[in-house]
Amino acid sequence: MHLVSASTPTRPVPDGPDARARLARAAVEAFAARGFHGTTTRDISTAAGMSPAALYVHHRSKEELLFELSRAGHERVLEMVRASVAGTDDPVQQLGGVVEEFVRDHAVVHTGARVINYELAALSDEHLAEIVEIRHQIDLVVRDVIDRGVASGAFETPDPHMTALAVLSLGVDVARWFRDEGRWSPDQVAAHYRVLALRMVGVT
Amino acid sequence: MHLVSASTPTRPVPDGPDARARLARAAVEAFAARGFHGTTTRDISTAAGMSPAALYVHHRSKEELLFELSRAGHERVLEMVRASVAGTDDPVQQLGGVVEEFVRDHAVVHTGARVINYELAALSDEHLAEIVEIRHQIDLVVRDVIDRGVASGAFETPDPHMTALAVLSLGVDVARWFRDEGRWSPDQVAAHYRVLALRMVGVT
DNA sequence: TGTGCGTGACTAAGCGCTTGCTTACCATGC
DNA sequence: GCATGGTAAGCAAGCGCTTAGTCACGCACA
Repeated sequence: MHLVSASTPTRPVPDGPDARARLARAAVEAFAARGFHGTTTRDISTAAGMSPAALYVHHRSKEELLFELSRAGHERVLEMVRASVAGTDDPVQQLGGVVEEFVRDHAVVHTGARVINYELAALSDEHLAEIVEIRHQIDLVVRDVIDRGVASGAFETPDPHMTALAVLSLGVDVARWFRDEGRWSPDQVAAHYRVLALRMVGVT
Repeated sequence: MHLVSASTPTRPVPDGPDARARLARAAVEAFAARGFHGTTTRDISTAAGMSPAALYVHHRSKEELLFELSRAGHERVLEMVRASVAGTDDPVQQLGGVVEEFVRDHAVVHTGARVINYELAALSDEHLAEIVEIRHQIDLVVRDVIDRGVASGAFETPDPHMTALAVLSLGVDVARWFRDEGRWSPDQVAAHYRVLALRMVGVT
């Protein structure tokens, strides 16, 4: 991570302009390791090098902190997915490319992706609705690619909608099982999953 | 669910021989909805129609209750998977069959499957190790089917081990997104996923 | 140039409540 | 007559979050 700046020499460690970023990183690590309810505000603030009360200078509540992490993460993924398909008009290249990027990302930032995908139940109804809408937009991008591939005859699948869901599902679940110390690099997994996804739509 | 028996007429509701089952069902529902740490022992015992202390008549701790649910669920899946591949020697039929059963099961009992797959971090080290071993056995069954399919020439895949992981991953994630009120029945999802899995190993 | 003062980031202390679990006791049936 | 399965009450610890106050800094103005 490149979030730690050199900062001013007059204020060595405790506070500074990167305090929010330190809190965010500490929260992601803790939420991913122990879940939202298994993480205390003291866990987060201590890991960020602050007192418990400092968390409330930057965030209204523990839930709002989770929401902000979740929204930022989802928006980043949505932009990534949209940018990926914008590179070409060929559904085969689009599906292959978006799967490869999506999977690589979920492997590289698997800690953050775990929080984003598996802590949704801890959000308030209003916040959850906002996140669900972004997820729907991500869904639409992949569904559109597969629909156009089927229409052009490049793809063949009995239920394009379910296949789109399955492709995304495959990518999301990478965040659950991927380990940094495992035998495969994010690039290796991404390349393999590109082939798998294309086979799922009948491209051989 | 068929866990509620007619029971004895002398003891209408509160206790009886099915108290353990009532606790188990209440715990699964609660753990799936709010997570292990988001669930209180009072949530569980109240939903089971008992006082908080009654939970400790049947279980040593909240964590042990989760472990027992998790172990029973994992052993059930392992037996199901083993029985499924035992029906034939043809890798194509074996993989298609085991995926279909695995996926249908994860859709039907998605609540229980969610607890089993997403609450592992709440287990103690010793208990987690026991669960990981069962999961490894499940992994081995699918990996063996794919290895034999590749050896016989029926399957083609660049990395059989990663493909086995991906096939199981696809099935596990069904528990995350499946909804009872959704547009697809467990049978429909299972049938579609059978096709997807076979395509992933090059069967067209 | 110096100074008073508002502002933003932070802490020490702690409040009120909830948590997992225990204790002491009670009822029923083999 | 005692194991089994239950309850009421409550304990110690931990929880999210608040309060009151400290401190460094930037800046208008005498």
